[in-house]
Amino acid sequence: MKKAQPTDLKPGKGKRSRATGRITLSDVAKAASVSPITASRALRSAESVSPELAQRVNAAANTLGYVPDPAARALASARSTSIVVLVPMLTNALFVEVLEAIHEVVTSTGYQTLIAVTHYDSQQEETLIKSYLAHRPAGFIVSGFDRTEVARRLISSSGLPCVHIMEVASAPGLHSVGFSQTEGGATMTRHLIAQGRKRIVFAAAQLDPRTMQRAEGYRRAMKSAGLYDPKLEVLNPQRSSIALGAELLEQSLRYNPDVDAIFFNNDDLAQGGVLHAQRLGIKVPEQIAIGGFNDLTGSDQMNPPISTIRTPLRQMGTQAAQMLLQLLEGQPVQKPNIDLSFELIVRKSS
Amino acid sequence: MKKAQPTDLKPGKGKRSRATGRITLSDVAKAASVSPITASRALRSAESVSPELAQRVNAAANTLGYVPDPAARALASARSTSIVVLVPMLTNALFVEVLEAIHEVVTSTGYQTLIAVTHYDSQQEETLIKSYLAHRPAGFIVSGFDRTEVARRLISSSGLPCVHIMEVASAPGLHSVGFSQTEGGATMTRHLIAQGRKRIVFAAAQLDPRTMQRAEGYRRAMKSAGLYDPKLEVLNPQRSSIALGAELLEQSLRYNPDVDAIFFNNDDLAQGGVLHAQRLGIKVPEQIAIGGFNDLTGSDQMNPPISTIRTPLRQMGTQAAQMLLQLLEGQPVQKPNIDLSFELIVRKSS
DNA sequence: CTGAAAGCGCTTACAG
DNA sequence: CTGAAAGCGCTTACAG
Repeated sequence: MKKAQPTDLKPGKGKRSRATGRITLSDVAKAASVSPITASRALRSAESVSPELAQRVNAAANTLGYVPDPAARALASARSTSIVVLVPMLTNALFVEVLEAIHEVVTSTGYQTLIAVTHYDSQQEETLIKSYLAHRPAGFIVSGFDRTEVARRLISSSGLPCVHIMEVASAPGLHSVGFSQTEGGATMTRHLIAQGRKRIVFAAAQLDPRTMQRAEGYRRAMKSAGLYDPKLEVLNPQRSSIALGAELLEQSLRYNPDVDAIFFNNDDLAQGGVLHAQRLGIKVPEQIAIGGFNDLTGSDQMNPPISTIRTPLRQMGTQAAQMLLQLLEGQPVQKPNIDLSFELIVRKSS
Repeated sequence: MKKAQPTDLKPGKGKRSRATGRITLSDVAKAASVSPITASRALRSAESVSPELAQRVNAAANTLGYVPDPAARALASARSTSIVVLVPMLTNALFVEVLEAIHEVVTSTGYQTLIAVTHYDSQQEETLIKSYLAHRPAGFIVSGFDRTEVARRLISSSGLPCVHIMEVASAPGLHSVGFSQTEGGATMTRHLIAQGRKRIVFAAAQLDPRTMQRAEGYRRAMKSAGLYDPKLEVLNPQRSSIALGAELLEQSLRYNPDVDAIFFNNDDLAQGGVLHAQRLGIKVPEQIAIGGFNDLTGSDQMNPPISTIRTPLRQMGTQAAQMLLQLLEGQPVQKPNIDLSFELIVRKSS
């Protein structure tokens, strides 16, 4: 098959003071009888290396069990293989799904994800970007467009590719994969209106930019149906949860005794709402119709199952990661801003 | 306040071919009029550096806005600042909670978490360990003790500190933070028995090692009460979910028409069970008592709220991370194996 | 307690 | 298409 390896490859030869025993690129190069530079090129992607040499190098690397050192690579090239993903929160099932999808494609291509949790705090986000920049990441995936001017500049002046998720835009030079939160909000509202509901409460938590975009969609739909009433907006800055959904239902009833539908801005809230309605003996949808958002786990299992807007969470993660990877490989991105849209799922709660 | 900085600090001086413009340790050293080595030591933790110099160096670093290069540091020291966390799955809320806690303490001390998802697959875990080892991580946090001999050896021969979570043991040299899954399983079973239940089903998904430990606890408790019957074990290898809980309830009824209690091995299953019982018109707990495990979000919001075993998820993450950090700093760990225990939460479902 | 020298393992220009 | 030289930014021994 192949000639015996030169025996002087074994580590420990010579008396280097800090021998690590690691198999290095030079070991591979020697085994393949080429220079380290050629080996480096062959291993990275045969970028102008003769096929024959490339093959010899790869074979040598395999038999030696060579694994490149990310630190050395990062230092020499001023670029690591880690991708920073900025998400607002891990406790929201929403982001876990997106992250999981990103993580899968990123790791399967030899990159790593560095997760940075902003806690919906712009200042914290700024600090995180700054500190992660020191790691010379390969690129960024960030949630939404809402950030400080400084944060924006930190990213752009780094020259690193950056893909936005959760929302879409179409400015030149921008990369994004998402859907229209506003349209999503409007769609659910219109659905409830179409069911003959008139006193439709918009119940929301967190009040982050995307929530407020859905609120905007709600407002438009209500206004154009002549049903808008500011009293119908039940907004709570606490973080979204099933328990808070119950509370929001109570508040909705208190402020609007005539409420006949509630559009919860996230499915965990809607689930809490349905469960609490049951406790209060309120019939869903007969007395109050309920709509949710994101089609999170469990919504289809509630009694009644919850109508919702199914958002392309996993897809968004996958495509954003793929787009970033293309950018990293210098490949052309045919569609830099992808609107994945969403789907209205009508179940028994409305 | 302080003397003007020497003006020759500005980057771009000289004609280095690959000037990065980055502020380096030498810049700091020059500004503080010390050697780079001293600056390095002062910055890392004043390890034998005179207080005066240490302060001068730190001041210089601050005014220059110096941020150490992790890649260079990793290369020179053969150790990075990233901590590999091996978890089975991200879709289980369980691990997200633990991860979040780990992530918080790890990042707040200047380390990073590298999340590796094993998908409950030992082979995949082995591969992941191998590839992450190339990143020269600072240490490991791994879930449970169940892994291949190769995986075990990869970790131990790396010489890197490793803390186990989810379970506890007490072998010498071992580090773990967890609780007894077996005892947890037994405790919930005993509780149901104490309520006068006799035909208690153990309904489980995934069937991973920890699930089977809970099963073991269940068996012991049932046997010592003279109630054990293998037919009462409803085991399903699919992954845990609310939807699967509904299915397991059906199966439990089918195989055991006389069932009077179901101990679901994870709260998402229990939630699905409660919801489905309602659909079937089965009264909980009158006809069937239901118990869960882990006290996940939402269990207290169900109708009826679910009795469960509250496990110290966040605490486990926090303490494991802290222990690993102590190990990394060479500090003594007073208690290398911590049993955090668990708590029986009795609610209306039992 | 402090420093001059060497090296970690790779890649970037620059030549041929 | 291939290689010799230099360098990325830090830290490790080794001296003083």
